[in-house]
Amino acid sequence: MALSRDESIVALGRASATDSAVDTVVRQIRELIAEAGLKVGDSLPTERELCAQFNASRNTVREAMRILKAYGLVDVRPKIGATITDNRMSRAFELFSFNTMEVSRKTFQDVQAFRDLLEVGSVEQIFDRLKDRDLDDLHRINGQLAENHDLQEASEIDFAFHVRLVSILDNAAILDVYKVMKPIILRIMQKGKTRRTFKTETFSEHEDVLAALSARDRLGFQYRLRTHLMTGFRNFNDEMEATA
Amino acid sequence: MALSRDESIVALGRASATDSAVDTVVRQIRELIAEAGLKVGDSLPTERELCAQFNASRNTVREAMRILKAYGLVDVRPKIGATITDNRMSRAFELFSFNTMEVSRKTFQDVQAFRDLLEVGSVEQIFDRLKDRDLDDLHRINGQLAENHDLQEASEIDFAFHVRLVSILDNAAILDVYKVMKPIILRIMQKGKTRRTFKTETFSEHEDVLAALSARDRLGFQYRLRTHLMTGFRNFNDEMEATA
DNA sequence: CTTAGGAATCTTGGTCCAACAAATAGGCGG
DNA sequence: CCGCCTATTTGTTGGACCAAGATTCCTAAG
Repeated sequence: MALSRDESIVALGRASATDSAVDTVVRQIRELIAEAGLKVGDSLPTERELCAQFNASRNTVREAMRILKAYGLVDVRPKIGATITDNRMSRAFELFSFNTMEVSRKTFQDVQAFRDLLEVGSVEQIFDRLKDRDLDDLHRINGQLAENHDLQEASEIDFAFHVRLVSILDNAAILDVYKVMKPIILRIMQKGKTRRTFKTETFSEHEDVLAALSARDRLGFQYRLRTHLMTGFRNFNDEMEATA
Repeated sequence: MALSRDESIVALGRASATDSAVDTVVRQIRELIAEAGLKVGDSLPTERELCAQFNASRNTVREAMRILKAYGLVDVRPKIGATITDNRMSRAFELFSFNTMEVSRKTFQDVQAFRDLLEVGSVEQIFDRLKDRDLDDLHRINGQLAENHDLQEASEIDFAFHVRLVSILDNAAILDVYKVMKPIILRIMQKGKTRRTFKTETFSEHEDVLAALSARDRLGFQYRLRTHLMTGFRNFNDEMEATA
């Protein structure tokens, strides 16, 4: 299988032999931001100044700015110029809003396996760090699930429950990754479910997980959480086949 | 403070009164993909054909393509043209590799804990999927570690070894995350080590892990891999304190 | 006659330039 | 204080050239 070209070079900001002029300018602008210590809200030089500074044509600079805009790092407005922003998280979510291309089934499977690894696999660390406050929050969030919500709201609460669970790990890297996968996870949660499903099945599955958590029952926690995750994904798979 | 303009219009593909020409072309290309039912691997028309089709200048089309490239939806190669891809997941994770700013000690700890979870925690799935070919590759990669390399090369090989290990899971999402963490992992690997350390200690620790893997010894695998990871991080911590 | 090799040509993305349009910040005058 | 004007800046266009991969076509060997 032929791998697609590694475009992440741009993202990682390292110089490369295969750098195009646009890639170079992207890197130079990022270096400029870093060296000048520019923060969110600060302004970048005008396009023409960047042209002169980096010895590139205006089109090249503009294409570089398009990339930075797409990554949610700058916000360009006519006459105002470019200012530093940080919309990376919302950009990450938007990536999957493209109705253009359906997210592949393999992607869903991978994400679900990832969730299993993160949530079920981290049982030792979760129990090590578990505080009463965590249990209170989780109960409170799950309580909202029993109220009346539409499908979108219910899945958001379901997601919030799992985020809160993962947050027990107190690991920013893991939490960020989990949040980035949110759009995919939401779709997994919604497929094959009704408002009623969330209020009854999902709610009680969560309660079972919390009971095991409260009782410091590691095996029970793992079993119930894994079962819960598999149940959701089974619904998802049924729906995928039905619509296929 | 003024809110930044809502660029997500582009992502959601709805026409808007404030659409720029580039936004319009992005939407048109997306509609083209949807209507023509183009799948991953299919080719898009050439830039010049898109110009004629959408009645836009070439620069405008190019800026639109830059956006689609940044979103990981198309892959453009000179003389070949643009082909449909779907690297949205890895793009989403890459968004957060823009953290060139100084990495805090907490970040290193989090990443190391993440690695432990990914590599040690996935033992069941690894053993389920393990093929002879995986072991061959791992031995070959580790063999390179025994050769003479400078610190940078050695850490790259060390990283390649762990990537190959994780790749056994056949999970693109996990692999993407692991690759995004590469810069940080490399720094963890390099701290407190010498060229000699890689050739001797790291090499033999890897060999121990592979021996357990070959013997299908799950507990031994977990123990040795975890020990290996902790050893590396202990070096890292010592160095951090020494330089602090 | 067939065909493999290579040379000439065509195509295509990458870059640059110049010009104009549109929008607005900031100054000027009332 | 308010409204108009202008200079500046981004947005867009069309055209040009380049480098290199793809294609075509010719040639020469078999």
